[in-house]
Amino acid sequence: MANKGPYYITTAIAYTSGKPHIGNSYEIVLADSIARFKRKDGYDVRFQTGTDEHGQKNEIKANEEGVTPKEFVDRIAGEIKAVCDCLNCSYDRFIRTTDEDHERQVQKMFKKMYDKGDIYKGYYEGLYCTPCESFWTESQLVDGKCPDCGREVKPAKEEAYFFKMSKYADRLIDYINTHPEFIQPVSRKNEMMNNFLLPGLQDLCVSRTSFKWGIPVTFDEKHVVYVWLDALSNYITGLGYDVDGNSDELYKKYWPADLHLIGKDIVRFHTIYWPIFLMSLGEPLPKTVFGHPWLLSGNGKMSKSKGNVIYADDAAKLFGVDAVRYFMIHEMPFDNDGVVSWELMTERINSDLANILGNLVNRTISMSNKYFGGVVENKGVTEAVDEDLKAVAVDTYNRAAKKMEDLHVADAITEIFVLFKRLNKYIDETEPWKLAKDEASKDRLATVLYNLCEGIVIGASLLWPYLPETAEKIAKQLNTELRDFDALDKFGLYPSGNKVTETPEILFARLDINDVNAEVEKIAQRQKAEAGVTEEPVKEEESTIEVTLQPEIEYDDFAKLQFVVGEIVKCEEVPKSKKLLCSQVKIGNQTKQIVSGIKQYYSAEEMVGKKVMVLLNLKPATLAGVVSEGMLLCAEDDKGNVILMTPEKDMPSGSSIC
RNA sequence: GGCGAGAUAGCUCAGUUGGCUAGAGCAUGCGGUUCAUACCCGCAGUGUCGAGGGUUCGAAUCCCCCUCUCGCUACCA
Repeated sequence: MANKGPYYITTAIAYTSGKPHIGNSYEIVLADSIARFKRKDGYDVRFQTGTDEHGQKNEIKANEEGVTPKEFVDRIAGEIKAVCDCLNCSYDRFIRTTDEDHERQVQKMFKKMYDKGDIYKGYYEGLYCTPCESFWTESQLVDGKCPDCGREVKPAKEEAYFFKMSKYADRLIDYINTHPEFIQPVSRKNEMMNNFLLPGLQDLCVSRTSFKWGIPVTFDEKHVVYVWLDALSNYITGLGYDVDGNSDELYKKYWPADLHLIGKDIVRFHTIYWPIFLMSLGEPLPKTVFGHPWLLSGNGKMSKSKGNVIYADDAAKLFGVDAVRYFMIHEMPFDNDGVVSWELMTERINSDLANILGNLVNRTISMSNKYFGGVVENKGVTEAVDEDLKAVAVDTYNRAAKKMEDLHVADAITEIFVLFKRLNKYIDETEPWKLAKDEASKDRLATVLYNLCEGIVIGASLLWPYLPETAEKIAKQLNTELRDFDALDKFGLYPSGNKVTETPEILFARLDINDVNAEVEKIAQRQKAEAGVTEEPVKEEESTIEVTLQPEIEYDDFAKLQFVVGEIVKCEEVPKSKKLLCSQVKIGNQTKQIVSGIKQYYSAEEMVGKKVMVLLNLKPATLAGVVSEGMLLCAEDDKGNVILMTPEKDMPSGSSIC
C-alpha cells in the first residue's frame, strides 16, 4: 500500500465530571471512523483522545466523596476510557492532563510565554472601579483609568496571570483569511471573525489562586495554570513536544495536526486561543478545526432522574457496538444537530443493517451453499447487466472518499450502502433461483454468485472504518481478507474457487420495537434507582456551584447599599432588547423605573404585583435606550436560571432590608 | 441591538454559475419475486419550492420587502 504520509487527528479531551452519554460519545466514534478510513487509505495515522482533569469542580467533588482529587479523576477517567473502548475506538494515545509528561511541558510553556512577555501578572477580573462596579484588565484601561467613567481604578485582591491575546490578533486574522479550510464548517469562521477577532480580542486569564487542583506555576507557587492553556496543549504534549527543542520524533512527524475534531461549543477556544498559544511558542498551526454539531435527545433533555439518558454502552449491549456506531455516524449531518432516540435507532438498524446489509450477505452465502456447496467460482459467463454492477462497485471508493475529504462522514457511509442496494438489485435482475433450475446456466449462476461475493467484499472493506467488527465478520464468512483502499478500483480479486462458510451467522437481527421498549424500561428503572429517585421524581440533583470569593469589604461598604422592598406596579418589555423588562416599582411614596434582564424567565404580566428586593441607591444607567434607576435582586444558579428575590412574608413597599 | 444561516413532498433533507414535465431517503399505497432475516426489486404519488413585489424569453435559484425559525454575540444595574 502506498504511503500517503502522516495524518494526525484528535478529539477534544473530555472533562472528568461524569460518565458521557451517547451525545458526548459521538465525537470519539466520528474521529475513530475518520482515523480508520485514513489508515486504510494509506496514511500513517495517529489518533489521540483523552481527559481534561484539573479544576475546582473536581477538587470540590473529590472533597464531597472524601477522596483526593487524583483518586476522583482516576475513577472518572477510567469510566470515560471504558466507553471509548466499548465503542471500539482505535486511539493511539489516551492522554490525561494529569500525566506527568503533560504537566511538565505545560509548566515550561507557561514559563516560556512569561519570559517572552506574552504572559503578564495582573488581577483576576482585573482592576476594580468602585462606582462602576466593574473589573477591567490593564489593556482595557484608558490612560490608566476606568474606560467608562474615567475615574481611578484599584486592584482587586486575587492576582492572576494573563495572556496578551491582542499581540497576535492580526497574524491570526491573516491566517484565517488565507486558510479557508482552517475553520469548518465555514459558518463558524464568520462567527469567530465578527464576534471576537474584528472587535478586538480580550486578554485571557491563564492562572488561578482560588484552588489548588491544577498544574502549579513554577515561578509563582500560589498559582495553578487555568483551564485552556492546560487543556489545549494536550494536542502537542501528547506527541512528546518539548519547549526546549528536544521534541520527540512523534512530534516532528505528526505536528501540525491535520484535524482537531471538537464540539461546536468550543470552536472559539480552538480557533482563537489555541492558534495564538502556538504562535507564542513558535509552532505551526493545525490545518483544520471542525466544530461538529450534536446528537440531541428527541424527547427533552436527558436526565438520570427521568431515566431517559441514553448511554453508548447500554445501547451497545442492546443493539451491538457496530449498530450504535452506525446510528451515530449516519444520523449526524454535517452542520445541523441530529436526533437520537431508541425508536429511531431501532428503525435505522432494521432498515439499513438488518434488511439491506445483513440480509444481502446472508442470502448470498445461502445460495452459494445451496447451489455449489459453498464454492464460489468465477466461470466468466458475463452479461450486460454485470457491467453496471461492476461500475458501481469500483466507483464506491471514489464517491465515499470524496465525502470523507469534505468531512461529510454520514454521506460517505450512505455511498457505501448504495453498493449494497445495487447488489440486492443485481440478485433480482439475475434471478439465481431460476438459473439454478437449468443445468445449462450453471456457469452463469456461478459467475453471478462470484460477482455478488466480490461486490460484498469491496463494500465490506469500505465499511470497515465505520463498522470494523461487522466488516471483519463478513470477510470471515466469505473466507477472505478485507482490502486496502488502493485495491478497491479492481473488480475480481476474490479468489475463484474459494469456499464460503457453511453456517452463515445473522449479522444484525431484526428488532421488534416492543422488545426494545421493554429493555429500555429496565434501563430507565436502573437509572432512576442510581439517581436515588423513589416515587415522585422531578427533583434534579443539585449540582455544587463553584463559588469564587470576592475581595473582602468593610461594614461601611455594605452600609452604603440601600436595599428596600418594592412592589412592581407596571411592567413592559423593552422593545429593542431580547432580554430586558422595564418595571415601574413602587417604593413607599416613590416610584422608580428599573430595567432587568429577566425576560426569558418572567413575562411582563406576571411581574406585576410582585414584591421584590431592590437596590435603590444605584447610579442610574441607560440600557437599550431606557433609563434604569435601581436593580431588582435575583438569584442565579450555575446553569443561568434566574429567580427574583421576594420577601418571605408580606411587607409594605418601601420597607428597608438590612 | 449587531453579525450570520435557514424556510422545498407527511418526516429528514439535496438542488452547482437562473434553463427541459423540481429530486433522494424514510414512511404510505399498489404490483412483482421467493435465494434470504415477513426480506428484496419495481411503480405510484401529492409540492401555490415561507408571503408579496421586481429583473428576465425563462426564477426554488438573482434583487427588494415582509413573516417566522435557528446559531454566535452584546445588553443583564
